[in-house]
Amino acid sequence: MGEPELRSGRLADAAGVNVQTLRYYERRGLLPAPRRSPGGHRLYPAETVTLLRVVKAAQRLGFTLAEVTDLLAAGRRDTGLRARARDKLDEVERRLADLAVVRDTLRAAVSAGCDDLVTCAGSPHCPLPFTGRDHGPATV
Amino acid sequence: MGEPELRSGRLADAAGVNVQTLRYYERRGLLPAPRRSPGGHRLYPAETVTLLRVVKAAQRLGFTLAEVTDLLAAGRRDTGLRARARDKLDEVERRLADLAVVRDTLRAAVSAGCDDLVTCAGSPHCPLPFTGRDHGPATV
DNA sequence: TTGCATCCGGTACCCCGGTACGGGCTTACC
DNA sequence: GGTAAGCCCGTACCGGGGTACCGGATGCAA
Repeated sequence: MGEPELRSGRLADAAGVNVQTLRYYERRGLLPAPRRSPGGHRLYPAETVTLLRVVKAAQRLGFTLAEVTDLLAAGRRDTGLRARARDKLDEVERRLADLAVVRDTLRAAVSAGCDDLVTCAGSPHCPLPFTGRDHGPATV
Repeated sequence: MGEPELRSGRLADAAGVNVQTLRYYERRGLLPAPRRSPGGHRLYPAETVTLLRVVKAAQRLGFTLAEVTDLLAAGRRDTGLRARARDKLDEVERRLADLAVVRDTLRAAVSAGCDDLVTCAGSPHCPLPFTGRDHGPATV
């Protein structure tokens, strides 16, 4: 029955993460400090693999480590994941829209045949958005 | 006729950039070292404003400063902008696709009502992508 | 019990794109 | 010719997300 405990190397392998990264996460308060062997080696409960996968999943969803930390802590106390996910969804949708503009612009640039940035910038047919409004902090 | 030359502050204002950033770009080889006044102040030709706008435009298109540097240097010699823009376009399209997945996942998470990450990760209805393949360096 | 893999902590370093600070010199204007 | 704004350079720092190296201690198996 006893869930086997893992030392850092095994955990890192299992989660597809660098051993250093585990210590880094622990320092950041993202991973709880695990039990130690008498000699001081970290002994992680097996479910930490899941926890790490959750972290990585959240990162892929565009959350920063700070946000993930927060999200996990929030989950341990009250709720709020859905609200945050909704916020993140808005953010992602904005990024999608921006990126679509970028894509269209690049397409235009490719088909317009500008072959030198600076020269092209001067001519009127140039599709590049030099006057670009800054929408938000340059996409993390 | 004489195009007026600008000192760093004016140029920075005109281009919507910090003065420090100008020096930073110069250090990085992104801006050519400008002429100097007898007292050592930088005197930029007026078209540097355009150059900076180009840089910012390229950044918005997803190019890193290193890539922009490259792009400008390439433009000065031979051509190749279009080819690079095509490559970047592919990249952007991949990112769009990834981000669309993220969006869908977030939507699913929101409507599935998982309210705690770790708990949710265990249950079978959880839509979060824990097994996610790593596609590329985590979105700049 | 010995030998080797693994892990420890601390510290330093990496990339990226800037930004801030401090002491001192120019420039511009009155 | 004074004064204030602007600029000089060097250096250090920010945030984000790690990675690398070190000498020494541990774990485990033969």
